[in-house]
Amino acid sequence: MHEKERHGVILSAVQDRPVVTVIELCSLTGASEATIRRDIAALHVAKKLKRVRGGAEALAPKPFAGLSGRPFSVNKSLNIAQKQAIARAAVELCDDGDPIIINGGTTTFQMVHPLASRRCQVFTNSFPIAEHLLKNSNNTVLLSGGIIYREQNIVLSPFENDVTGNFYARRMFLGAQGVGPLGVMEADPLIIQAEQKLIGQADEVVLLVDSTKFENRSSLVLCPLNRIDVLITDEGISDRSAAMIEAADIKLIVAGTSAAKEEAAS
Amino acid sequence: MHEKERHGVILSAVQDRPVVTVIELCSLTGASEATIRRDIAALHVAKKLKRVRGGAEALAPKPFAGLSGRPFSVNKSLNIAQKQAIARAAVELCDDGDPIIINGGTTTFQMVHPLASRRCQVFTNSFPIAEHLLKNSNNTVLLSGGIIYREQNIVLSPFENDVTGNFYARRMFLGAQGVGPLGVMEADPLIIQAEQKLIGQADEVVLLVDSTKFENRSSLVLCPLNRIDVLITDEGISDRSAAMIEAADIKLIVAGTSAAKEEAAS
DNA sequence: CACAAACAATCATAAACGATCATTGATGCG
DNA sequence: CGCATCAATGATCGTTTATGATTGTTTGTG
Repeated sequence: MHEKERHGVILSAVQDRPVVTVIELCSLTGASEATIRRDIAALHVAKKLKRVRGGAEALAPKPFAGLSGRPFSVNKSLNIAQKQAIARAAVELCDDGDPIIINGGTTTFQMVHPLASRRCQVFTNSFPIAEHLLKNSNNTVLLSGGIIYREQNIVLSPFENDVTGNFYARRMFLGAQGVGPLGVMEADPLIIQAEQKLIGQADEVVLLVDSTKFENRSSLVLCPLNRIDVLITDEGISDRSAAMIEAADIKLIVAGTSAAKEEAAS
Repeated sequence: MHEKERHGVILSAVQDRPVVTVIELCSLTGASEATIRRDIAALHVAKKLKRVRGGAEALAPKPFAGLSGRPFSVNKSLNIAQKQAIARAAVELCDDGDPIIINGGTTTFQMVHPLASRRCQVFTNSFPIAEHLLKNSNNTVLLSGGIIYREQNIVLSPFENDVTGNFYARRMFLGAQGVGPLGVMEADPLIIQAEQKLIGQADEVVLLVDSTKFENRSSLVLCPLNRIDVLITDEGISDRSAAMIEAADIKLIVAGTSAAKEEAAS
């Protein structure tokens, strides 16, 4: 990844959160701490952000937590590095120009940062994702129409005839509440409804879940495992879970945070 | 491949992506690194692109521009007091619970402030309006689906079957570039397209224009005057324009700014 | 004060670069 | 036709630059 791209990713991440640590930016960019520090220093003298101990913060912190604040903030502190590594691996599947669908969620939201240096056609039902990509990237952004649900931060149409059916993508990315032998599970019926509108609009369905999700259970099943083509998780996945994924004929990608690149080569 | 062709390819690639590496351009053109470097150097002195280590980048890459800022900031400083008075008068037409449609625009955007204390169902095609209402009010917000156009800050679907047809409101509010005997005029074809999708989805069409708009002319006519039910403007409206509005059987509301009265006197 | 995290400084490595030279192909001239 | 010339390109080599690892220092924190 080149300097300019990293700078884009860093600025994107800084916009997202009041303060971003050097470690987080490492897992987001794949670069070393030294490089990230140098980048932050450069962006600091360029007055693009403020350098603080531990990382960087936005120049003009948003006064209102408002939209992107609440439902995310609780979840965000947990497993941030893993989620970002997973999100980066997901974006690496995409080429410039690809049409992709990103379903709303905290893990999928992290894709916006590596996407900052891309030029894809992104269809999403997530207002925060659309907002962030608009403000911090040059991707083409398409948004589904309908009511904006504040809790879930998604846009959902109660009608059949929305634009969703007109967009067909190469890949669809989605998160989940849990993954088990029964399939992909979610906690909220609204999210199920939103996801089911989008599944089927892409050649390949890519599931983004950190390894803790293999222990979760939920009452609502979104779809069986065989509906998933690719699953991206972190290094914490157990052998048993990995075997389950392989058995379902799903391509498994384990996203390493940074140091484990040689492992992946073997 | 000749020099000119390569230059075309390089410029095209640079436009498409924030940064293009020398290696990428090699595989793109079939030329060697040395040649590509020479090309980049030539295009650099010709001010066609910017040379950076590793490759080249666009000359004026839109610096990560905020969304709600750009197209508005130029317009916002003008006639702010009038626009706010007009917007306030428009919101006063609405009761809590009313379903209303707000078309994107600088004047209609001002409606978000008085709407902050309301509880309406707001359908809009304007991303900034939706964003602001979500963050600063408790209104129900519905957004049309489609591509988000950055320049106009509107969401527009190229398809017939979007959710717009499913929403029927009591009033629709829209601004305009100009108003004359021929009808309501706009400057941008995209805006025309967006507005025409919405007109007809409401019992009453309310036009918000400050008094200077009666002098403006534009090449694109949105609709004839008799399509408008209510027109809200400021005290600067001339008697002749007022007569024209009355003649078209439009209810005319003149929004007075208590503070702006002295300004007008000066 | 002790400890850990974050940082700055340094150095080795690999990539990118600039300059130079060789090759190719086209053109012009004897 | 043969030869010289020139422009454009590709290749090579030494130099510069960016990056990542290592080490020691600083800065918070309990």
